[in-house]
Amino acid sequence: MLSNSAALDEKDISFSISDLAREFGVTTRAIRFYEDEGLLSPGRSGRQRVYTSRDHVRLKLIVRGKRLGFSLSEVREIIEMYDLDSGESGQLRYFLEQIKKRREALKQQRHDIELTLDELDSIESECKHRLSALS
Amino acid sequence: MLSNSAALDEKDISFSISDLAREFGVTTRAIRFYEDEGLLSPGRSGRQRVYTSRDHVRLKLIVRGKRLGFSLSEVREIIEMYDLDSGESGQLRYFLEQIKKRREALKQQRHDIELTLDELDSIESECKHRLSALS
DNA sequence: GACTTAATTGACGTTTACGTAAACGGAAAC
DNA sequence: GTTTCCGTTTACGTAAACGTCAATTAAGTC
Repeated sequence: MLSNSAALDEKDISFSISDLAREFGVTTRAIRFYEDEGLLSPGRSGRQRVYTSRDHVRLKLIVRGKRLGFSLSEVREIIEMYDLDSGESGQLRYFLEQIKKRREALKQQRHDIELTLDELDSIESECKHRLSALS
Repeated sequence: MLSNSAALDEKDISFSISDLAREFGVTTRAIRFYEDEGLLSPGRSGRQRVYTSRDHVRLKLIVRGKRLGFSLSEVREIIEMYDLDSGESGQLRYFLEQIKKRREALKQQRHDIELTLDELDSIESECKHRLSALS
């Protein structure tokens, strides 16, 4: 079964702390900090941290969340949505609520971005207009 | 001249600090802080601050920028783009550079938002699927 | 096996963006 | 005329998110 062995392979990928730091453009200090905050949970080989592909995914979510201006605790909430370990219906309904709120916030952000992009456009053309008037 | 008098009217609108606080959902403390940081520059009537429509616009930019996760100094940079007081060509070229960078960053953010929204969609449907399996 | 290099741990420092408390000033309501 | 409400000023406090530094250790390299 090819796909199965490929899946196994993927699970077996591991990363050092500097691998991750390089790939995502964050410092090792930050990565350890995220661990302190419970966002990452690497294994150990001796004293050295060994990160799995699960950590890799989580770190990707962290940096993306940061780019969107989310705090680490907001990022934590988002990450927790990805681990749907609970099958209880109350929990599931709660999650659906959270998802709804996140989506609304993200759409607000997207709207803010559109507004800002439009304004940048008009500032830019004003700028270019003045430039051409100078020559 | 109707349009002219309308323009004059607009310029004459003024706001108290609590007007602005209510409208934008920020504290008066925050508004004074923005003034300390040079982002707002209200007039005075005795000791009391009087905000013009210019301050109103700026505060709108500030809260929008905050929603997008920008720091106050980033917001300052954006605001400065709006006051094109300099007509020098070097300055104008510099502004065009800044505008380009901002636009790239905003587009990256928008992309991050699309990714996250898509993922929320699939988490949601997984969630709903499990819910229906419970009943 | 000395040297260098990468990683860890712990502790303290720093910046940003306000919050909070105290003490005071005017003005409006009763 | 005093209570009440805004607003102001000054100053100290604080939470978040790391940075920085020092001491230690482990792992390769020559």
